[in-house]
Amino acid sequence: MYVFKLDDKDLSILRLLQQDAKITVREIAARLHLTTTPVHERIRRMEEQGVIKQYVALVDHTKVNKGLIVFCHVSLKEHTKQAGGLFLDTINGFAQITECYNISGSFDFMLKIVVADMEEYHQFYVDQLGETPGISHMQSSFVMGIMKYTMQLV
Amino acid sequence: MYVFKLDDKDLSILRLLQQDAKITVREIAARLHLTTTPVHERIRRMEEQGVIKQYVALVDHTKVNKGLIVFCHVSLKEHTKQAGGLFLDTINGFAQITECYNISGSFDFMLKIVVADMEEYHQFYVDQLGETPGISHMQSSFVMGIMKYTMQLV
DNA sequence: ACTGAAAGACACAGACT
DNA sequence: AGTCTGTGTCTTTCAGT
Repeated sequence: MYVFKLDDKDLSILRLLQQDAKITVREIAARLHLTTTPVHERIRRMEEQGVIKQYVALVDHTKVNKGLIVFCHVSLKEHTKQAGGLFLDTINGFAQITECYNISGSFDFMLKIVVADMEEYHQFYVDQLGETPGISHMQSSFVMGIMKYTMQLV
Repeated sequence: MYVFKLDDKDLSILRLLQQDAKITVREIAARLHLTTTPVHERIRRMEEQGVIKQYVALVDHTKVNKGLIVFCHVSLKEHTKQAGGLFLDTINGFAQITECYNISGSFDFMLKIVVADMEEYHQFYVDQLGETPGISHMQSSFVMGIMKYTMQLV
């Protein structure tokens, strides 16, 4: 593991890019009282080091017929590498599962699942998720409202 | 509520932008066997309709000294509008809380909390979150691994 | 590490089919 | 709804401080 030395200017650039990936290098430079070259070089370095992982467009789930978000806690029967690996391979094949975390507590994993509606979730739950080998028990929490959602880590 | 008619071309554009917001309009056009103008126009429309909410840079939390992610389930004492509003106002002021969902089940809210380490989480838990008015009980789940994470909804 | 200038690529708008 | 063409702006590189 490598230590990344991010100074105040790097952090300022990150803050701006986390809010709006389309901001121009010129604009960032202007706000930091710099020219484009150092800003460009700092961004390039952070991309290369993996500090900036990806640039993405965030889509409104309600406007692409994905109105229902469900958090599903999952416990496995066995906790061997093999059982876990098999579970994760299956998970990765499901486009409805957008996030999967290995968590502490009485469950092993927490999944974020994005579907059109309750009917689609039921289908998915019974036919796909429920058929996944190795699952001991599951518990679904339905999202009734998103009160805060930001990608801003720094 | 308005119905958004997204055709296959719109969805193809969305798929590309969700993977890489920096892709050029020219590149998208080439892949869809179109010229830049219709692609540009479709993107503009989806931005205006709010289908595309935002363009953001995704930052690696481990590389900006935010190594610990915690999901915290929260129950409130009262379920009045006022108590909820007060809670959410407080939540919004905490930069460590990046996501907050109103959920079904035995808890009222689920929070995603991003901090440097367990020490910072403990401080935050005791001094900030624990002092938030109206909370009945809380339960923290620590993230031990991120097995899947994508912004790809369509 | 930064500035300033300059080339090439790009977004974006207009006239047209 | 799309193509083609042009203009201004942007990214990106390079010589210089």
